[in-house]
Amino acid sequence: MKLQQLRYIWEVARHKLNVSATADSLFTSQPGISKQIKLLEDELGIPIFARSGKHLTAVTPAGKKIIQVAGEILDRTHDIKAIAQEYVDNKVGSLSLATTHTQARYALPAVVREFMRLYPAIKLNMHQGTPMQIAEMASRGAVDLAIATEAMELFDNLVMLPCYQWNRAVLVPHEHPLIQCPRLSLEVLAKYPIVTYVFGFTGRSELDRAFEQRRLRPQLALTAVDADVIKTYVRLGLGVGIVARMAYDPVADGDLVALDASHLFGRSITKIGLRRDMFLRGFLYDFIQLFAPHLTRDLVDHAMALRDRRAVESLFEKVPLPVH
Amino acid sequence: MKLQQLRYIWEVARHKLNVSATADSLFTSQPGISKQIKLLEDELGIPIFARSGKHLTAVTPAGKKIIQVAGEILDRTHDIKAIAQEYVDNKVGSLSLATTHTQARYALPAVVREFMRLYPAIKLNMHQGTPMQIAEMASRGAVDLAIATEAMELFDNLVMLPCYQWNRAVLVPHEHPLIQCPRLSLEVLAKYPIVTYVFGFTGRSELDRAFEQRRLRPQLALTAVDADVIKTYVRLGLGVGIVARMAYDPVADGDLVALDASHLFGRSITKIGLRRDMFLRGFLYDFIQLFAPHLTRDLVDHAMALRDRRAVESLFEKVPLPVH
DNA sequence: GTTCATTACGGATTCCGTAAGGATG
DNA sequence: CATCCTTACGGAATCCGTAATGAAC
Repeated sequence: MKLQQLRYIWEVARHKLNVSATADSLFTSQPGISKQIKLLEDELGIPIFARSGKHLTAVTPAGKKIIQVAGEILDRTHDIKAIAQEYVDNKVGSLSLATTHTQARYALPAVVREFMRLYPAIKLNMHQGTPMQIAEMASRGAVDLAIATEAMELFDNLVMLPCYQWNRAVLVPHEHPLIQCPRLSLEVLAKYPIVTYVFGFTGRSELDRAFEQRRLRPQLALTAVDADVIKTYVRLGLGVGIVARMAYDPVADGDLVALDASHLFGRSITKIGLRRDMFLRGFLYDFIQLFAPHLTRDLVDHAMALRDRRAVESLFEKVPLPVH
Repeated sequence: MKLQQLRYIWEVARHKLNVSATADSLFTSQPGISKQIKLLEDELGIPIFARSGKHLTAVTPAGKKIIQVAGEILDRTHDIKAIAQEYVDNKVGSLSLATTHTQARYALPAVVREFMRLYPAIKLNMHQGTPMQIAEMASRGAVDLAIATEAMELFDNLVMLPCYQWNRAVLVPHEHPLIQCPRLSLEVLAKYPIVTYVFGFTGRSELDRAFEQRRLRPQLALTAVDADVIKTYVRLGLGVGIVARMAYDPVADGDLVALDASHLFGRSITKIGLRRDMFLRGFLYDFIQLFAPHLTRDLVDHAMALRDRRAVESLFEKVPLPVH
């Protein structure tokens, strides 16, 4: 049994049983992978993949379990490399993170600036994607950490650290009638066409829930992935924008008026997702604490040591979260 | 990074940094190990072992962490092999266990007989040793499971499953004055020389605790590792024997009288120790349940999934244990 | 007919054992 | 001086890539 063989079966499973595609992504030859997989199967005495003729068609039951364990082994080899790097020089290395537009555009710039000042020799790799993609990347180990408000709970091997809570602002042009409205309500809001995030992004589920509870069906004039697009169409008069409050910049968005909407919607919580049991290099703790000051090294370690999600949640029940 | 390299550093650490001895135990050449370790160190960029001249003198701090993770990786490779074997044929394979004299002699024979009947094709490997050795073997993965009453709690990576509780019997020859004693007490017992287990064996700590609480210092005429030796010297009149009740056989030991002592000493609990997260083959569940009927597959799985020892203990608080 | 995995084969690399070298205690 | 690790080196095994083969959709 060799680590490469484990990596191969893991990657082939990830690539939907397409060995050729796997070979491309690993920059090696397709027969090489086939060979190694077969060698592993011979050594173990069982097929890991089911074949029909010369196509891989399924993962055998044994294969499922083996691939899962293989994934854990590969995670640990990453840990070994991280541990080594940490001791070679804890000021160099790389930090890769995946996040959404909202975080990258509004929440992270200040953190990244400060982090780069503290650790000029750490290479930062940021990846933008959908919450689903982001969580998957962290789960798979393609990035060190994920930052998002949604979808993180879908991956069992991610530990979620709550970072801050936030609510929404309603954006309208200056001359809009809503500005005269004495107290904003969902009922009033629902009379106007809405411009907001697409489903699955930036706390959109919280928004749907609020309207649903009042049996309101607002008309969605446009849904977008990011606040910049939303603001653009609010300016065009397409509808009333509902965005994360942090997405409103009083200076740059001076032509728009932001009305607080925190009494209308439940708060959303942005979280950091970390692969359970991963080794955290020193600067990663620092990055996390820059982003969420209450997440001290001790608290993070404590959360990572807990096995199930509910235990982590109850750990954070008593911890006050910053509001953005 | 290769699995062999991880195995080498792990084994060298286990062999007190003696590469030659490690090579012998792995049936390979000493320069081969040295070479691979050096290659790994070069790849990682840090020394794992500290050297003075040409001797390995210590494990570096980074090395400590790396070796620990390497151990976890090697455990998982065993899991993969076990998973494969289970699917090849869940009736063949091997079950290795380590246990003490008391268990092997009195508690296990019936279980082993029944297990061999159920699984004639499973090779049983039993190892006898001190509780400390036993626990260490399970912790290291040298055996699948450990059965003992003591020392198991010293290894963090062992999950302890309580199997049964038991107490002690006082053994005396037929003509002994204690037989006339209306109600046995520690004070009376302490007047006679005692023959019992050596420290660290078969619930000896529970025995010491009981005497200690009453401020009694009984004279220990002989301490032995097993009940057979104890009984031999009780027969010779060296002193009064205190053994696990199950060690008294009314037929074979008809020349001795067993006085119940369960009101004198706290009960001891014999446990099965399993490496946390290890893959359990089907027959292992069956073996466990033969030994301790309340340990169903579900209950074992549940206990193995828990992270810390206290959680496991509280899981079993409500479970009634058989009394032997 | 295209996609895709297996088999065959040759070159390069890696691995492993023996033998010699040098440091430690 | 006995023990022990490192270096050097040669043979064996392994790995990897190209090319050819054959099955599946």
